[in-house]
Amino acid sequence: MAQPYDVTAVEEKWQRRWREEGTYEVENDDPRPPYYALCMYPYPSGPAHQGHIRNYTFGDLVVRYRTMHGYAVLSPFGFDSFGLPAENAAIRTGTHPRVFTEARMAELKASLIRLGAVYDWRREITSHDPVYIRWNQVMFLRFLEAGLAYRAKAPVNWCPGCQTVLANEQVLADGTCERSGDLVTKRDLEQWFLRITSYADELLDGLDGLEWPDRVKVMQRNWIGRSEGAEFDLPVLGHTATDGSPPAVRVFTTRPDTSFGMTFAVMAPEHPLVDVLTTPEHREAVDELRQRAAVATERERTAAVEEGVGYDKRGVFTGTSVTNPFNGEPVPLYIADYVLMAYGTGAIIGVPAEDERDFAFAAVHQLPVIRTTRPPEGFEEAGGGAYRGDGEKINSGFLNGLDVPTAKERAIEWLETEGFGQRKVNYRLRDWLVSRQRFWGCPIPIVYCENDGIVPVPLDQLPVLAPDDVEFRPNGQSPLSFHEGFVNTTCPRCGGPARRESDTMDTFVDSSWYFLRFCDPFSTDVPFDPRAAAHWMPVDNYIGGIEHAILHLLYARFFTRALIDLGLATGVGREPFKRYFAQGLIRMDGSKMSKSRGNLITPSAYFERVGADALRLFHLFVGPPDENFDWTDQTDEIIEGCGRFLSRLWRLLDADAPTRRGKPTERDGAVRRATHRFIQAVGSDLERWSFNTAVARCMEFVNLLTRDAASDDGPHAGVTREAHDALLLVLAPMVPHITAELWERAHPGEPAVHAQAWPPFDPELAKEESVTLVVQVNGKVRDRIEVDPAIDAEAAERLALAAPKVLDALAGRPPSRVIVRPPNLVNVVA
RNA sequence: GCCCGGAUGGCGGAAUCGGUAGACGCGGAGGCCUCAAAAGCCUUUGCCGGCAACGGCGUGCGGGUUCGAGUCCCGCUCCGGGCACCA
Repeated sequence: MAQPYDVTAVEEKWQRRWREEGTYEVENDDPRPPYYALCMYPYPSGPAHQGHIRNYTFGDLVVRYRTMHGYAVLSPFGFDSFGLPAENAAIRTGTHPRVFTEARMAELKASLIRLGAVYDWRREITSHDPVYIRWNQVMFLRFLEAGLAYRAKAPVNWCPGCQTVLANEQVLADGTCERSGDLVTKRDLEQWFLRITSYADELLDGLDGLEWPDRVKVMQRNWIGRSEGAEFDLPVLGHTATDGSPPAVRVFTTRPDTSFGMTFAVMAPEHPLVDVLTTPEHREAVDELRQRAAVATERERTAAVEEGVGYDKRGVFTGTSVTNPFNGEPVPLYIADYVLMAYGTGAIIGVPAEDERDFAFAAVHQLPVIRTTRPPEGFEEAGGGAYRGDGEKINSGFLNGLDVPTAKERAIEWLETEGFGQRKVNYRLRDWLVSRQRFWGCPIPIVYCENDGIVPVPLDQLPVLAPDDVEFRPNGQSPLSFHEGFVNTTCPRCGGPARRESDTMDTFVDSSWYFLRFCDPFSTDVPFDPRAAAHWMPVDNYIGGIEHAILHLLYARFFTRALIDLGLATGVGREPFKRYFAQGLIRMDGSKMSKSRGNLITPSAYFERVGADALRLFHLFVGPPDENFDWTDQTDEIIEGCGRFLSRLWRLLDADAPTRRGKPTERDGAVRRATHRFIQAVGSDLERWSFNTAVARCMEFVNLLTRDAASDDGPHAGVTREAHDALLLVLAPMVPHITAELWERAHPGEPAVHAQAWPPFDPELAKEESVTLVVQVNGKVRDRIEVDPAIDAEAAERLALAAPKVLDALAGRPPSRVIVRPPNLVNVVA
């Protein structure tokens, strides 16, 4: 499109200047108040796509806006540079992941510079940097020392063809391996875990004070999944343990108040007592179910439910009975795959009257149903089934007559007094499995010695780095595991032969503390100076995609707390991200725009055709920043429209300066008032992240000034200068290049527009001079009258009742009521 | 299944506290400029009826509260997202 200025030349000029002058570099001892603006550091996938552009446009706006408000703004950038795509590319092309990754980083960085986004590049960090790896490993060892890291068996997806563990994402919907096509099974393997569960309560409570979108808080709460209830023993009938006491099956329930309604009990197929408690005549059926459950993937189990595979096939009797401690009654003990070993105790009480799954199970196995809560009137007639609501306790011995919450409390007290069990809180949240059988990640700094077992690599031998002379084979195995030079080592303790851990850490570990390193990426003796971290943290504005709403944000919250508790981040607040903004995603034809879907519209063509400012303006203007938007046939036209707006802006401000001086006319007054209203409105829009309306106001204001410039007696010099300056200052965070250039032309020799203070507005001038009083009759608009904003109720009513259109509508009837809301509205009720 | 969002002109969206529905932009229509085109500028543009003044209808659907509802309440429909046997 034809533009009145050389867009590319102007944009490159300012990009060079910001970079060369280090305009957005900040020191840790900067006397201005600190402000930390951060976009989630990206995985380097190549040149920026529209999602990046959107993200960094918002981030850059915040950086420049806060700087103009007098803050020292920390605006760092880095790369989440470890990860699977680079490894897959290595297998495909033979290129080392480092070479591949660094090429992608350079591309993304070039796009950002071309966008005009500004950072303190001295602080750039990458997760594959040996310095970063070293501190990652130091932290892992500190976690280990403190008992926050441990090694345990975990059921993992195992592909017999590839002889390796697969991530859940690598298992197809039909339960086969995406690479070999073999049926994936479950296997218990030794893996490394971080003990995030010991922070479960704190992670839950901390959410309350955060300025995060509610839906993200809700997602985190559900993910942590705290449930309060009781754990207690069901003594087994007819069995005696080696110490002479009867063995017991321990169960967890959130509804101890329903215990009198227990008519059976169920253990998970993987429960350790299954072997002991299965009688010979039931062994065959039990073994069959256990085998089926062992082979089944999570997906298959879920699919079974969806396809309506009945509970008859999913549960079998063990032949053994257990005693209900509440009434001493024996109930049959089953195993069933709907009970999960990983949650609670792996065993439950079966209360069909108050739980849908138990109800369905009881129906199939012809087990009795005993109600312990009286359902509301008409419940049985409406279909009956399990009733989970509140009501009077019945058939429940000492709990009869109580309501559910009280009965729950009483039941727990009883269990504790009688010694059967106690109050217990359970979480859905599991410990964080951080082992990955991959090459392109941070090596876990551990050695396995025949004599000494698990031995941490001594600090002076860190970082443990993966060797470069590795072979990438398309068999799913990490090249580290068969690299003899890496794996074979000596024990740091006894000097004997030992094997190195060949697993690497989940890349979410890298991203769990990078924001702390950004505060001080310069220190060499500590991961970061805690004083620098305490100065900048918490992040004042964290911007990133909603896809990280659970895992990354939860892990980072956990890690920050753990680092504080380990003494590595003394003085830092426990919540790393004070405010989190989840930007909406860009979709095309109904699905997310992404490289893997092949529906990418790259920004580079727009940089050339309309420029970075127009593309930025488009992303700000097209809709609310937290909502998704669809890239359609029309999108290009909207981007062109944003370019047209910038052309109009250029022509308006680049025209000969007005020369009329002296006493301002009425119209001059109107322009001045509009200017101050404009400053006020855009400021409040930007504060509440309403970027699209902020842009709309700028367009409105340009339209107004264009009309004024074309008026008969010409614009007033002083009034115009004030309006033009306000326009440039307000637009500076949104479209930085054109505003910098126009400001320089209007104010040669003065500091750049981005070094100026955000313009103040005069509240007196920003007030409306007159407002439209809407006059309604019976709620329908009949007239509009321009009135003084300070009009009182009496005067407003008098004006309204005198309006001819009101008299017409009333047709002589007296009004029965008049609602007056000065200065906006009078409603006459006839 | 449960939990969260959302639905407003031909399109993206605005309406911040229950008080003028449709700001701003895109697209469309008409005009100016031009030999012509591009660019630019001006007018107009929710729907229906009417030459017009004007009138009626209108924020996914059905009810309700209110002087007044896009906004609040109840019951649905559809779309998007999260979790998914968590006892």
